[in-house]
Amino acid sequence: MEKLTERQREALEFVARMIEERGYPPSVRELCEEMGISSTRGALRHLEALERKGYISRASGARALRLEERERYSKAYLPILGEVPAGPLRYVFEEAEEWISVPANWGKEGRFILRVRGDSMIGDHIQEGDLVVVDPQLSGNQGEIVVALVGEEATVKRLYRKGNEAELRASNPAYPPIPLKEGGEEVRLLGRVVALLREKVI
Amino acid sequence: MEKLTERQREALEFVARMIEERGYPPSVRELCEEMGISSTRGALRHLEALERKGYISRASGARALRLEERERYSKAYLPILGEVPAGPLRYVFEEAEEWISVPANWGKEGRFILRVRGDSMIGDHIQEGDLVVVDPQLSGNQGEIVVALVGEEATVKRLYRKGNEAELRASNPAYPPIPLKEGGEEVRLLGRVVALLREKVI
DNA sequence: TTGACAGGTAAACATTTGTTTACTATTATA
DNA sequence: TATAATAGTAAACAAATGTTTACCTGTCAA
Repeated sequence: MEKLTERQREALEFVARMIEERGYPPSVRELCEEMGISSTRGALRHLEALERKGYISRASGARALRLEERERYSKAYLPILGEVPAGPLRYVFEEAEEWISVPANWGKEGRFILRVRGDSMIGDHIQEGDLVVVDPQLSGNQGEIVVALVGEEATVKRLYRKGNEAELRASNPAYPPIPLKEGGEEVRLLGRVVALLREKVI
Repeated sequence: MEKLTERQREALEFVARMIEERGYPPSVRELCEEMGISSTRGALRHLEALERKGYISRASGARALRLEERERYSKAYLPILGEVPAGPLRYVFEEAEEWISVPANWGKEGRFILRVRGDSMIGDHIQEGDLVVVDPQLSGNQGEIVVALVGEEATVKRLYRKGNEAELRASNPAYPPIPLKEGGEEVRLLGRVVALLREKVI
């Protein structure tokens, strides 16, 4: 895809923002005002360039603009992480293969989704295959359901504290608690489970 | 939500389709042509009605139409029914007060969402407050989790058949099975539970 | 140095588009 | 039956909008 100049990118972002937030595209004169251009000719040139380079398509008529590469990101989309995020959480999103739409108010900055493996949290009615929405947090409160990286594996557990000590407890008694910040394996808290999706109820 | 007349619904569907497929809203005259109306006044009346009833919002300017939030991405929005649908399921949608976005592939025609009350399906890890997505069906297969109207109350249960007889079973042994099509209360099948949302994991 | 290109100003123009006025017919409803 | 709401026709009008012409200013690579 042919590269855009800085001004052209500004124009594209404005068009995309208006469609996303307002629901319909801007007029040429609205684009003028946004970009501080006094003549419609200047703004029209940007639209022509965007069309020529394949970023938008235009038809005759008012506001007849359409984004070609539909990058209308919705805040209600979250990534499903196939691999457990090993590096900094910042790069999680670029590696995500699958995205899923969720109720709009679930979609906060930085959140992601993990698929639950195993039945260690069956006591809290979180079963194998469920998708849990994770809100990234470096620490957790007493009793919260969290996602932690134990060794190289992500696991969903409840967090319990006792003085300076803390541990992760399954709600299935078949699994032993995992001590936090103790001599054992390295444990890193990824975040808190805030919601859940079950794709197939059988 | 106030009901639409048939013509108003036609108009709304055209507006939504143009935004969805073409990327920007239709002009009044395009709406005229679509609906076979010779005067712009006639089409404008429909838009005014849609705005008054809260289905769209309008601003000054060409094609300045926007679908209200619940109408956007219509395929991925489902209504949460506060009251149990007593009448024909067809009218369920116009009475719904609350709508929620769901993963796009969950949003099939006619589906709706019910909030689970009680713990009768706790054995299947469906707990109080969970939102179940219901696919309307008049009959169900052996062992499926269904929603049925027992008397005036909607209930989530598993459907079991034995020859000509059938019954609804809770997965919590504390609840007795409910016979279907027997001398007891009238039971009507609303549909099958296909997915689940848990808004708050505590 | 020159030419291509992005970016811009200014003004006029053509068209689309929304809005309004006035009047008629149909349908649902109290 | 009376009344309101809905639906429509026709025509004119005002505003918004896209398009075009003509000319200017930089930047950058051949």
